[in-house]
Amino acid sequence: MAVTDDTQLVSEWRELLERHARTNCALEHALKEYELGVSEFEVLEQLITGDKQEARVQRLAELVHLSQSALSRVVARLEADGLVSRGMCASDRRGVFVCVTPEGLERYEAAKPAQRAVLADFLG
Amino acid sequence: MAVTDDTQLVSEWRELLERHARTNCALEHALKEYELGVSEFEVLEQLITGDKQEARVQRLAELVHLSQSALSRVVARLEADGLVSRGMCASDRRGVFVCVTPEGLERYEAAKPAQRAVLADFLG
DNA sequence: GAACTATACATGCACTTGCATCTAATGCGT
DNA sequence: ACGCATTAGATGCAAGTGCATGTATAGTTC
Repeated sequence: MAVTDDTQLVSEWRELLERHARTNCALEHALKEYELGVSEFEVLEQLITGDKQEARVQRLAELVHLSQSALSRVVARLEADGLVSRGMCASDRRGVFVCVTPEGLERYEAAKPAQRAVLADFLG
Repeated sequence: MAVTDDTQLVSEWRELLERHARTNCALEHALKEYELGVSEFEVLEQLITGDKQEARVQRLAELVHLSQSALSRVVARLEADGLVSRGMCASDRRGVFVCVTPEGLERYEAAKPAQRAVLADFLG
């Protein structure tokens, strides 16, 4: 029946919203201790757990669900903080390779336990 | 084992992020047709499906997972659009009752099918 | 190889959000 | 009744985001 499906969908969506909001908010506060935003952490994680510890801006944008412009700025902030470096791509000089620096790896590893603790608290 | 739990948690979180991002983005675009933002729609829905078609600002803030200040501005936008009205609360003159207007109800009902369609597409 | 289209990333701008704070009203203790 | 902490909501401000656009490079067609 249509009505039942409707309320079912809505409550599923609300639950998703609630889990997202609570977890995201808690992550924000937890990561603030390490001077990292949620997006910054996600980008570092994608870079570090990726195959080559480097990636193109556009690829990162897809992975962390941000627009290309937003990701460009996240990378700019991370670079200003010395956590990643931007290098040009030899094969395609329009492209930019984003690489984690040792400081970036260090900061990520420092923050990771707190991030995981929040996930453990709010999920599962 | 710690490692297994960790990757389990992380993939659960990523899945939640992906579902949220995709659905939210689709909702934004769908609701734009009706000149409504996602937050505006949620506030209208909470007001309309609530018991009394009116609510205090703070209560709405909890319901839609926004800060009190953000919700105050959502209500201001809705009021400027003629979709809700703000009335003072007789028993506690600090409080504000937010009420849906006929236009608000109309706009909500107009947008609802599109919103539900997005939910059906991206959830369940 | 010159002109045109498409792609990768950066940036100006508008908008939404949260935090800190402000104002007004309430309640509590004396 | 008076002061003082508390609460409801509004607002200044800084930060992050998306859209539209800009700039540079790549590829494509003739």
